Amino acid sequence: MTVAITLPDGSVRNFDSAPTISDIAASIGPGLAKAALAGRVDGRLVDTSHRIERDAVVAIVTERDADGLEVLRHSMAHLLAYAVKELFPEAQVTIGPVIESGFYYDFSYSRPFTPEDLTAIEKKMAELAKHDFPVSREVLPRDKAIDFFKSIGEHYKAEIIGSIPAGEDVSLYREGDFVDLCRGPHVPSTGKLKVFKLMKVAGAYWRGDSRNEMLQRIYGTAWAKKDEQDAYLHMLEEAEKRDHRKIGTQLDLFHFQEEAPGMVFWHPKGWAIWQAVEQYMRRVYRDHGYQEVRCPQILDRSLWERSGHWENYKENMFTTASENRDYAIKPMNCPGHVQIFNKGLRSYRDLPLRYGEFGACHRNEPSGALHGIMRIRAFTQDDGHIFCTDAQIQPEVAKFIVLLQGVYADFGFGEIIYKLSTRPPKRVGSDEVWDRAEKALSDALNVAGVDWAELKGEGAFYGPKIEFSLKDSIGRVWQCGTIQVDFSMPLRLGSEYVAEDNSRKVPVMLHRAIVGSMERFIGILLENHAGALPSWLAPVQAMVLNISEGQLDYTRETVLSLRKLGVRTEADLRNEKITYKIREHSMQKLPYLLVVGDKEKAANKVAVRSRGGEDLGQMSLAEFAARLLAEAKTGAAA
RNA sequence: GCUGAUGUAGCUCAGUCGGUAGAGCAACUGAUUCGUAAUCAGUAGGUCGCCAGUUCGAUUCCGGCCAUCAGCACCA
Repeated sequence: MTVAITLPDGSVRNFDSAPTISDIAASIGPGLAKAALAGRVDGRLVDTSHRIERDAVVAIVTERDADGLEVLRHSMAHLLAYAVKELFPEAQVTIGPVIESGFYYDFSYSRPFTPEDLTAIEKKMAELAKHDFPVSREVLPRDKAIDFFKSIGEHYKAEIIGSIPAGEDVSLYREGDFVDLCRGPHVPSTGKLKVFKLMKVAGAYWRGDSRNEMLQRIYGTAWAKKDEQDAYLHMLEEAEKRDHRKIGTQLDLFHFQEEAPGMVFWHPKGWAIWQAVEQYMRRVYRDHGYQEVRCPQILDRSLWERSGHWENYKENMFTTASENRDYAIKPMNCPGHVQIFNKGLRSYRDLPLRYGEFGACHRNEPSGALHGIMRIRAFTQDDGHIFCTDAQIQPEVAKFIVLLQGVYADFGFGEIIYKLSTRPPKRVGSDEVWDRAEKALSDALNVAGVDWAELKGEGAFYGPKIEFSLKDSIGRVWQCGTIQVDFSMPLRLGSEYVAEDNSRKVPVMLHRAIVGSMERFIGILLENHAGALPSWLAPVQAMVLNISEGQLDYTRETVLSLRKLGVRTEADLRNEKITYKIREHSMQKLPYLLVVGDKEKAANKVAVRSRGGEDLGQMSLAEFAARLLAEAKTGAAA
């Protein structure tokens, strides 16, 4: 028997008997044999010990391969579990997957692991890796595997295998004294596991359900090369400096205090950023067919009962009462907008009818969910609702996606993450209605030609939604924009319009937001720009600095003139050296510093220094204002 | 909400094995009048997160609570 192996470069090697991945690697060269972590057979990832019985296309996977790194990290998780079992034999293993930049493993143990434990575990891992234990694969029938794990006291593992269909075989991996259930593949021996670092311990619920026991999760990072890990750790350090909470304090933008958890105190400069964003978004409303409205902050509880929010979210709603009436502080704006739609008889000719609001909402978020200005209890949405017909859904959604992309580009965001969330278990409306809504959204995403993922069961109770997410400085993903199809609320709240045939019909409602929460969006904005906002968003666009007392009056006049030209500007008249002022305002990340000395005073100009430290020379005030205007964004005008 | 950690001056942090606290920067005052990332000197600033307990005495030890941070769960 001959087995023909086709390699990635197209060459074919013939073997007299079925070769393993290791055999193939060795036949190519000893260097590759040593570097081999796994193999890819007809596209399927396998161990180096995997034997190939028939002709196939084979690639040797090394640490240079993205799959190789994944195998490495997965084996790291096993090494971690091995070390924990050595040090804490009573601990039970559960699951240990690969994640971006590393791996984690969840353990059940009588107490939480401490930072000292972590150090000891890391040391033990290095020790076990050094032993270079071979990693071997065994296959057992499902029921035998269950019995085996029960016999060694690993009840969580037994439970996991129990959810695999009966009659199937499962694979186990053994290294030294440690055996774990795993699909694999894994590195051939623990000696390959060299570059790793345990990062943190945290609690995590068994099977991701808060009703279950809380396990102890250990996170680690792992890399093919030491310098890659160093670069990653350095990147993390740098990213932490861009944390919006730090920038908020450093640039005096906002603060929090204990009396108002999850609620922001906006300082003058932070509010100036807010205003820049809001004014921009107001132009977006105006230029894209939205009418801006404003609704009450609290509404009678009965309205929330009719809309369905009370039933679904009453635990997370703030309430208040007066004269024997119960109210809820609005957690969202849609029921208000429906009331405006309902006032008066609407015709099909009025549709699509678009309302927009900068709506302040309050939600009693769980304390553990709060995070800077990204996740708070009092926030403002750029909330819009489009009342339309069935036929108008798709064009409206498609138009919205284009508009959102334009807005995000104006704010400097390149990478948008698109997700479609479909029907949840707890919902209102018939399946037929959900089918239509989900199709409308997925079709619109396909028309937009973007990559998108489906989140099954993650939709709102009244309809499916597209989520548009952005990443913060350390790569955490935050939902910002959204568009949702709602066939339910207009019906529940009694909306209707007169159709062409003079019959009464219920409109479809699209809920949509571009920035989502103003607070979250500003937080992401700050992190993405590391606090150095583009001039059109900067709270202070230019600081005028006098060199000495001789220019005090000229400096004051300059500020007043620039303000008349629409420039957000301040003066620093302190009796300090110009170098001192420049250093200070550079650290405040101002886009422009305008230096005025005797020369500028005589010429009636300012000396312009840009944020990068570049000297742009002298300019008249009008020239400088024109420069700023050219840098402004006008609102994704189509 | 859950697990763990943290909370000291406006900011960043040190410190007290129980005897009511300190630095740098910022602020304020004075001197200096200076050309593109830190001029010098002085002054002032803190219920050591909050509430109880132990103690002659608590910022420090114990308990409870609040807030923040990391992760989980949640996110209309």
